[in-house]
Amino acid sequence: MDATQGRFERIQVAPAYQLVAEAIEREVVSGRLLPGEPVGTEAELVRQFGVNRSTVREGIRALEEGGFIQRGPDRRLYACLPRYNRLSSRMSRALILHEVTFRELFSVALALEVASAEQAVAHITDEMLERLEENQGEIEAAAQAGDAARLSEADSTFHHLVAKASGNRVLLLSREPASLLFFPTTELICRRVPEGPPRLIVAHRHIIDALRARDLEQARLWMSRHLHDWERGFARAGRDLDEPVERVYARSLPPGIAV
Amino acid sequence: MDATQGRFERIQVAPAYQLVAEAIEREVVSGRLLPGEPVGTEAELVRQFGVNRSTVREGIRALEEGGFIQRGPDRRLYACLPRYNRLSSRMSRALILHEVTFRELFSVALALEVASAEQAVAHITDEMLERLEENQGEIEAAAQAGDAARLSEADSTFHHLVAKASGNRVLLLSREPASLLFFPTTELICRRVPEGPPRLIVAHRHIIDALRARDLEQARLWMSRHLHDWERGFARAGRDLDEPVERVYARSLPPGIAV
DNA sequence: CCTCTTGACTTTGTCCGACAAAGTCCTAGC
DNA sequence: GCTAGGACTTTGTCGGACAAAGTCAAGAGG
Repeated sequence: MDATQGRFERIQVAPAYQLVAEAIEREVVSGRLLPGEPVGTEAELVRQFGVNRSTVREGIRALEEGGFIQRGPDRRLYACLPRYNRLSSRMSRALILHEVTFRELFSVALALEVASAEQAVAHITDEMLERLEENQGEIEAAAQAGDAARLSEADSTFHHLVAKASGNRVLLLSREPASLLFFPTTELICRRVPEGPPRLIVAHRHIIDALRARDLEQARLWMSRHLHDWERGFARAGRDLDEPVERVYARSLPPGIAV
Repeated sequence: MDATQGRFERIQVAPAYQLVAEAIEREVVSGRLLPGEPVGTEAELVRQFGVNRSTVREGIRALEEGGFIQRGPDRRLYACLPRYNRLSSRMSRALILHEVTFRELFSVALALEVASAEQAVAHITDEMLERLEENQGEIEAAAQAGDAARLSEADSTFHHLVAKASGNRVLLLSREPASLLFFPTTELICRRVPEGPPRLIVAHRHIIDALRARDLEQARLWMSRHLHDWERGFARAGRDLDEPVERVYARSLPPGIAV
């Protein structure tokens, strides 16, 4: 089947649906289509691209999955920037599939949470401090009520807020995949280990105070302690750090895309 | 339009193409469909799901984009696990779109590369040491030849290898998005800063030696120095840490999916 | 006997037309 | 003025159709 000689490059014709997807993606990426702006109806796209509606729809599916466009409540298509959490949840799922262990999660969480705390010291604003205080209130209330799920949720939020306070979006993104799998275990620990919640509250308190005082050393120290508390609690809850993150998580992941 | 009372949940009917995609995704995720196995032809899927081919195709597009299935060279569909680098490249692109700065990248790279070195000390194998030595040879050859592109490429590989040597897949994954944007700048630096390559070679040498000697302190120290060398080199190359990662990168990213 | 061509068959990419369900918008009646 | 319809739009789905490209096996020619 080879030509007599390899004189010519193989001619590549990308499928039309891919060209459609790429064209729209370019509009979004280049900023000509701003997030929130309507992309247009399928009929319009059919007219503009001069292809069949089926073809347009296939392109739309790919873009949708890629997070470049979204359906509004009215089912219409709107441009949007690929959301972090969407990508993060995919990453988390990949981690589950590869059966990573809690030890692996822990090591990374430790490195990234401490880095978050360090950078938050330098960049935190009064508004973020305020939100951390609110969060602390929520956590104390949840602990008081003995609501482990709510406490765990708020704990996740706490760490997200600290990362956000760092002003480093790369950090915020990088920590997300591991965090999505790591922090939900707080619920489990708080259920089984009575001294979990009070220790958590104390640690958060110290972290917030350190951030307010711009005390790098304390922030680093208490975030590290807080994570090591988790490690101890995880063991006391009868779990093994070397056990793989179960598939069960796959179902209860974030409220992103179904499955 | 509201019902008289909010007694019932709104009934949600997911579109058929989504159900198709989810069903196939479940097969892959659950391991019933192993990576590399054929998913079946569109006609077969039409029969199995009892929906129209257009519907199946829309579902396929989404899965394809999600990385759960892939077209073989024969255009047929084969299952596959979402590859890290595919997700990573999407993440990297998201970072570009959000116009993160090199300073943000640097902070995260510092934290994660040092963590990689630390954990590699505990887990490195002779085989990985061997591969690092090979890589070192490649880098020295590239430097000798004055080939900045090749050198930069090999430098990326070096850091990837160290992360791999850590035995921590979460770490390997978490560092990828930032790395994809961060390390290519090495080329730029090496072009402009003559003392760049020799310093890089010395640092890598010390890191490899520290890993071989299982010397945690030295590994940490030299990885940190190496990264700070980058920082200095970046400035000496006339670039500003606070400038956003340009869109230009979006084109020359990894050889993943075309933008 | 082996190689090469050819032609039937399969599969994908694309198109056309159609229709029901659900959302939107305008209008007429109270 | 507000509400209930009704017309129109848009999406989701279906059925069928055909060209291009790949696969495979049988037959022609050495």
